[in-house]
Amino acid sequence: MKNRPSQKSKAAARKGRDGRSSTKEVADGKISDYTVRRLSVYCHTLEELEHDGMDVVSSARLAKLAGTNPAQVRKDLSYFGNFGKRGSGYPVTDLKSRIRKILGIDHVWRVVLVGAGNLGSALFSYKDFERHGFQIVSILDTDPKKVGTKWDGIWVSSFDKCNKVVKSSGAEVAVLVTPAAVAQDAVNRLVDAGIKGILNFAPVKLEAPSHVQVRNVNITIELEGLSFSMKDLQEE
Amino acid sequence: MKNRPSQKSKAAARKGRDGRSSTKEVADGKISDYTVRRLSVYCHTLEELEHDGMDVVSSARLAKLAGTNPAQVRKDLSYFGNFGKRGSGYPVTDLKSRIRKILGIDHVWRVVLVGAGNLGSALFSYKDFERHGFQIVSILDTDPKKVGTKWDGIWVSSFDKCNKVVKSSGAEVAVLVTPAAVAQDAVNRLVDAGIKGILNFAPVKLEAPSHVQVRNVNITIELEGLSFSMKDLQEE
DNA sequence: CGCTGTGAATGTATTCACAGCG
DNA sequence: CGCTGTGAATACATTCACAGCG
Repeated sequence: MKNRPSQKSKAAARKGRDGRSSTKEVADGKISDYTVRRLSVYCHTLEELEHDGMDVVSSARLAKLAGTNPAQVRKDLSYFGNFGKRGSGYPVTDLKSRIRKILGIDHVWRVVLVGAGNLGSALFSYKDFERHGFQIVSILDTDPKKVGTKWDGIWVSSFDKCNKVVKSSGAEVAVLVTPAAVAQDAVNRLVDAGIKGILNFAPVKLEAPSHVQVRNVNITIELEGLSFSMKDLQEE
Repeated sequence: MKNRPSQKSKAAARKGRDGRSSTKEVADGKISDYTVRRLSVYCHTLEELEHDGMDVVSSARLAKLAGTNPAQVRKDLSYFGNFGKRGSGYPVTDLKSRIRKILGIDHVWRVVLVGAGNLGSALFSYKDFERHGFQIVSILDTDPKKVGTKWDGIWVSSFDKCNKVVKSSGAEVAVLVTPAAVAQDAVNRLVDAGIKGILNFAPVKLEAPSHVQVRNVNITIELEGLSFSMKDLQEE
């Protein structure tokens, strides 16, 4: 939640690679996390529209499918450039690529999976990641029974070799699915090894230097939020 | 994200169960999702403080541990009552119970796990839920190879028997971990069976009647958000 | 005093409404 | 015309700052 401090974005050097500097593709100000999340949703929606053979989509239609409203769609997109055509709408395939570029998923991120337990195994076999630009290139665990086994062509390495494995596999992102008690330790080692971003599933607040991005997923918090809204409703 | 429409809360019938109507425990206005998420974090923090033998905590200390600021802590809590003592702070154990009550986790929610695949199995064995008031009481899947097996004492039942299983197990909440293609179908059946809340891991926008709460967890969106902030940083 | 509880002030996000282009 | 792009208006969330109680 309180991932806002990381949201600096600093009006990144924007002179345009060429002379014209026409479409920006990088926002001039700070972009909120809300906007970024919606961009993800637009991207997935556009993939479906593309699959259905649609060429063009209006903000109204995209909003409907993505679960928001037309003004929000136009505003979100306008932070990054003028992608639409007045009178008709947005070109589906083009907009999708532009959003992928904005999100930074126009290239593959190499991912190290840290923790080969139940959840790690589930995430590993969740092939949707790969389709979206995240490729698991190495797996680390401390359990000697797991180390040395091979998952779909990828060796599970000992966490002791963290530094070596991260560097040789070229991983930039870590998906952290260790027990809470060892999570901070693992983070320290991953940071030393040069990891640039961490998706954390352990239910602890992690400390990391500001050049390393951390994002948390906490399923218990989601369930508790659901509980609150259910309780809420029952009392009306 | 756009789970806001469900956030009505309607100044719930607040006359006080008894005459005095002293501490509210239910807010008079709408409570934002942000506040609810922070309450979860406070709750987890308080559990740790309690475990460490702390009796009382100030908003400053709680804020530090929970990753926010003192004014936010006081404001969040003040929506629901006056739980603190001026000059000293908040009583740890008492505040924890009150927050649990606010979140609706002062009693056990019975959960049906829908989908016995990899992720389902990971969530099943994630014992943290149980500690936080969510007990898996039944498991459904369509795969004949899984149906009829027993997980730690709980039978995996055929999804065909959804209605019967949900009712006989008394499940009120569903954790949905089916493939995206069948998720909406499953939701329809679950709603018919009387489910009141759904935690959805399938990457699709689900339709459900307004008396059924739906909350989404989409790991791809989290990774894409991480990608955005990493890209962002590299360009500075 | 110290720390809570809370109106008032500020900062952000969303929505409106319309000018302007294809 | 229809739909985008965007300043201006509104709604919402956070932070300030201080009165008031233990």
